[in-house]
Amino acid sequence: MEDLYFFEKVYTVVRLIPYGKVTSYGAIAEFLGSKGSARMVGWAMNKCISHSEIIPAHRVVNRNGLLTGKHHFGGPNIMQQLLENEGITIINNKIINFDSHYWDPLKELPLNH
DNA sequence: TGATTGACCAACT
DNA sequence: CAGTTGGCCAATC
Repeated sequence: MEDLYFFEKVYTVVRLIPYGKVTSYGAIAEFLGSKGSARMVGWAMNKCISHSEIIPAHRVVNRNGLLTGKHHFGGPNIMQQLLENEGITIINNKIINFDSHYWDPLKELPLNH
């Protein structure tokens, strides 16, 4: 982990998000510690498109459960369709029952000293 | 080597 | 209640 670039760390966390779960940019930034802010996570997601690897970036939304980055998926509704495909209901670009689908890496991810 | 840029967040006006 | 501002900090220009 220490040898990875910041965005590679972000990718690692995003890949750990379970199917049908979502998290927020701020949560990932907080999980990575003082080395990252929420903006860095979003910026890393932007780079993940060019990263050639498959990153479930659609499972990362902002703090309000709003699909702010949906427009960067190559289409205005690609992100929403991906999330709905995982059983998540979205209305007006916002995740319904966001609290039920929320997955906090700080809570759910095992901390290995 | 500065200056700019963000798929954010919270506080402020 | 909508728009603005400051802070966050790594990568890019």
